[in-house]
Amino acid sequence: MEKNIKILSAEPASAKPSTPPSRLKITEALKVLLRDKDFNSITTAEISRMAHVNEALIYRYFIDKRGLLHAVLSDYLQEFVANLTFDLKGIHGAINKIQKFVWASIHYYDDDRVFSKIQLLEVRNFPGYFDSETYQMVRKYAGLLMEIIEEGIESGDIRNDIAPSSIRQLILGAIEHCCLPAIIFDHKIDNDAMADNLCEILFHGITRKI
Amino acid sequence: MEKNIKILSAEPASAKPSTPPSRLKITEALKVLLRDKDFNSITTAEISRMAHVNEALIYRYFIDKRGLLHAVLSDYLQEFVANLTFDLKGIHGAINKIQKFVWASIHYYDDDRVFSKIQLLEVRNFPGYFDSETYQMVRKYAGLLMEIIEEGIESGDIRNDIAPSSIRQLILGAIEHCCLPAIIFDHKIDNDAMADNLCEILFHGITRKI
DNA sequence: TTTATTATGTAAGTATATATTACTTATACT
DNA sequence: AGTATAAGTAATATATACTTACATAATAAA
Repeated sequence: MEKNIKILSAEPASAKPSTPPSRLKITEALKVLLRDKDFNSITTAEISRMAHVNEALIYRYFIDKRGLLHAVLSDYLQEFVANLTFDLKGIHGAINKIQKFVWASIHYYDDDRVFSKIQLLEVRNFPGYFDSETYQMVRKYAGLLMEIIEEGIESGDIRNDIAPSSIRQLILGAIEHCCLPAIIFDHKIDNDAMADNLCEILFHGITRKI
Repeated sequence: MEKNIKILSAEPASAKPSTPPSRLKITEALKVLLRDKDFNSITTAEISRMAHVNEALIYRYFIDKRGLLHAVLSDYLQEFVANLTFDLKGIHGAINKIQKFVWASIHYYDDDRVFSKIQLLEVRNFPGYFDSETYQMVRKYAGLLMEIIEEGIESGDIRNDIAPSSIRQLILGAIEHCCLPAIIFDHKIDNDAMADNLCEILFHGITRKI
């Protein structure tokens, strides 16, 4: 009993000496392999070989192969949400914030294709994912957007006759689906153009006025 | 040689006696199993048991387990695209057509959850999918929408200062992402409300006018 | 220094799944 | 009847995720 308490208190949240080096080697190895192959085609043997680590170590640090994938995604999301939260600071008005939110999201998907592949292609087919800690990070990301929308409705910048959740889902879906072809067929994204196009439709609609 | 001709000509497109009964049993069995389990968790043994068919028959009629999944999805898409094409007939104006397109898409996702699960969750993690015949059906579906958008730009109903492909991607992504929670967490969709919300944003934007 | 603990390393093995093979039986056509 | 094709099957090959049981090295506590 006392042992457990000791272990926990021995890891201050500030410094992070807790992460074992082999654990890191494993996550990095999976990232490298995911650049060229899909998750299902990557074997645990391959991961351990690439990480210069014994195969059984994967199961010491992660529940299973999928748990490892979730852990990798979780790291990405943690960083993404932290950056995005910071980037939104100091921006005034819901419209400007949404513009930034859209641009930054596209930027992140464009910037790290391993992240985008995991997030958009690899995790959703696994039912357990939506009960996972990792998925809670996605909810946090979506929550950021929701707050902005509600702020916009409050201030009168955004119409109050549409459910905020509909607006949120439309934005998130639009971002993902706009990035998807580039991720699947592996070509570059014109970040500015895509964000502008998307926001223009979002803010003013597709119908021609007058 | 003559034999092949005979075989082909012996299958008039009207009647469809060509499909071997066991092949149909297999696809139906997979559909049933997909109601409760994800594709990865379903074994070929399970499929054959459910279909009352020998396991090896799966590999006679389909390339592999994934090929079977693609075949099932292909059937769904064939029907969906055919229905949608018909449903759009007689509707005047791009705006009305888009409204119908959105409503019908949501309806189809809501109506058959096996279809939606395959389409939105199960196939995208497999790289080969995007080279498959089945994916060409998806492109056909997206093509229908693209035609409407171009018609709308032509007629002046839709703004001509945004790339049509951006509009298409936004619409498709919005539809999918709005349906996704209901599919994942298995609850009903309010088809009318969702379509109206989505189209309202799409046509007029989220900013408050005046 | 001794002891305990934790991190790491490894070999061998299990269980389960996909897919193949080689072969048999039924059906349909000429 | 005879032939070709479709349908059916058992046995097996092969690969892979995951487990077990144990060994070693480093570190920290006593």
